[in-house]
Amino acid sequence: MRYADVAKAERIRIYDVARVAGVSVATASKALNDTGRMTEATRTRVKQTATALGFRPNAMARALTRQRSFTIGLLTNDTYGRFTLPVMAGINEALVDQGVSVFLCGIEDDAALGKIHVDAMLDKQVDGIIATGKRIDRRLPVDLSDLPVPVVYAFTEGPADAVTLVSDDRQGAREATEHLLAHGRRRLVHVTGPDSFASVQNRAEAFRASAGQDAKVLYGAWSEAWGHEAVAKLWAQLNGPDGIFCGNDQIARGVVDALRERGIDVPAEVSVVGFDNWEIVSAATRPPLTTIDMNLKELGREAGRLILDLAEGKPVEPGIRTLPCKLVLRQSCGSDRVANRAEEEVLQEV
Amino acid sequence: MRYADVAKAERIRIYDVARVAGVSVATASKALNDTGRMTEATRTRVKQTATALGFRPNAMARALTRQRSFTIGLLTNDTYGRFTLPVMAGINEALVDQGVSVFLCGIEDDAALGKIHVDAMLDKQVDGIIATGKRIDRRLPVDLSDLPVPVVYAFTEGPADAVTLVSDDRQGAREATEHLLAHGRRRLVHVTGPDSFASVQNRAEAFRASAGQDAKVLYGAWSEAWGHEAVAKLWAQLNGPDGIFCGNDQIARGVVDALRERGIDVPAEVSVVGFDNWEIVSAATRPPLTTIDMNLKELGREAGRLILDLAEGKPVEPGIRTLPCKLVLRQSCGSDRVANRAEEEVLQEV
DNA sequence: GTGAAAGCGCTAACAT
DNA sequence: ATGTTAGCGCTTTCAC
Repeated sequence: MRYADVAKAERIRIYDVARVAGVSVATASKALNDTGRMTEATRTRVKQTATALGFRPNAMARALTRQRSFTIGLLTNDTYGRFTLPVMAGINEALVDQGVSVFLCGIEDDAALGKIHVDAMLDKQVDGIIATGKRIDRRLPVDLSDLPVPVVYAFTEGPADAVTLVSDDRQGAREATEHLLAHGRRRLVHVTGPDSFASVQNRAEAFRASAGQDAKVLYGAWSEAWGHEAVAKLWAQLNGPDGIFCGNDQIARGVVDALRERGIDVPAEVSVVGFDNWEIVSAATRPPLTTIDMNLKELGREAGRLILDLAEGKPVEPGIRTLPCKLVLRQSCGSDRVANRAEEEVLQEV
Repeated sequence: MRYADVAKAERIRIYDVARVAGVSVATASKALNDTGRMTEATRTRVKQTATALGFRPNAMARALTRQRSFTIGLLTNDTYGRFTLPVMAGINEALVDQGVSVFLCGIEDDAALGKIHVDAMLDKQVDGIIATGKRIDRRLPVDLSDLPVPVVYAFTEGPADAVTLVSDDRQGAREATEHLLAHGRRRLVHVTGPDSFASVQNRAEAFRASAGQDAKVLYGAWSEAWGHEAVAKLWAQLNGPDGIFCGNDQIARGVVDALRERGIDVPAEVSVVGFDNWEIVSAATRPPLTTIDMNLKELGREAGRLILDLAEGKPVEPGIRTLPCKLVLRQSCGSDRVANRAEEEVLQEV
């Protein structure tokens, strides 16, 4: 049977359920939605017939009357890369149980495309929009204020009075630095990305707060190449560092590779901590990187919950919600024994 | 103004347009959809009023009558990673102009979750479903046959009579191998993934067809570590290869790194070609990898077009459509001059 | 050329 | 406790 035939032949409506169960559509509707009042017997009978007939309500029709589509839009300019992926996974996790589906729209950095997608979402009556991106201190190229639906910003900048979710760069950097200190490292350096990034500045500040205000911070690109270059710079002087906290895993991998090429043992002589926990790089590094995970999936989950609350009209306090990062132990810092001890110490300080 | 107020206050319906334009809703509808017959003047007037009022049709209501939601579902078990990303981008590109939105559903390898998502899509009246995955020779854990909507399989296995899109592993492997040959490499080896993958077998076959039936093929894991190991194996014998075609970029990166560690120059002494063109690894390799791109985005675009045709009831020939890969030149094979010449030769052979 | 009216499938007052 | 009825916002015959 072709799908067209199936479509015509088999889709059964609440009308059918009502008829078979011997009630009116109104009663059927109430029975199935657990609203209204009726004998338990009727309700059960209707539900059973519905199941027996394989009834699935038409979400469009329902949305039309209820003014709620059980659909949300996810807007991102990170063309589904490093950051959006885990965020999306979290959102889906939070929403699937509620029967909410997600429209995904990648808009690059194209304002026109952004507007098209937002309009399309609005036309499709989304209950809310989650905006996400690749940079915590940049806005998407679309104006999402004054929309007729609620908006949650996750890992992208939003207006001051919006509901915004970000990961805690400072706390992440602090954990990384203290992990290094817990390993007995004292000559610490932070090799990170361009200082035009707010994340870079925040992490650098937190690093200095733990490592000492005179601890060195090297700014560069977010690349392995910069990791190599930084090592070259660092070891041009007499006394190289014994602990390096890197702004992302790519830099960290570059650092580790460069160190190995110089015959410097990681983690025996130098400990290295990365940032991002991007498996493809952190796990492939030799030795695998101990790094900071931004808990993006949890951030997505939280965004999902919030947009749901908002959509249901529940009150949600506006403002910036900061979610903690967590340290992921691998082998670039030293023995597990030490590492575990270090983690305990960190925990005690919280 | 809160979004709730905006929602109530500002959403204007076709009824409003009709009233302001001084026509009936029926005429308004026809005017806006370019159907029916009326004076050009009326049509224009209605359209202008619509624009002036900022009218946006309610997609739900429209879907209800037209039995077409302008929505499709994208199902994937590649939790939005390496393969799904570009495919998705292509799909979106093909569909956004048509006003079609995409529900993204990641189902891991969980059959129950898969069913939940498929049901949700069906409830939401999707016009079609595109199934995609991380492996060309494996099925998603859900049965998509006998659905009331059309299905297109892209980069995942489907039933024999389905519309399926795959990339051309053989042709890709052939291009890689001939590129190596064009560089004068004659002692070729193929270092690839587990031979349980159909892709691995097809590529290996194509490699042998070009490199000679006795050319060596080494099977292993899809990892950098395996690349290292393979080099160790290869150089344990006297005469190492001078051209290595790798099954993916991660293996290739491992190979290139291992070669460098042995003091073997890439590309001066050995040329290496990867597979996948996964930027994060191919561009970060030193030297950057010449590799095969599976054109996943184009594959997505094609999937989008096909599902659209199907949704519109246009006839689409079932069967497997094989899309060509393309060689991406970087620096792991030799000079651009040679590389370009090589590409010309390849082109001539097509 | 234009409009009245009947739905699409469902929900929610309001009757009974 | 159950049913009748009036929509949700739009498209589409079918009259006029």
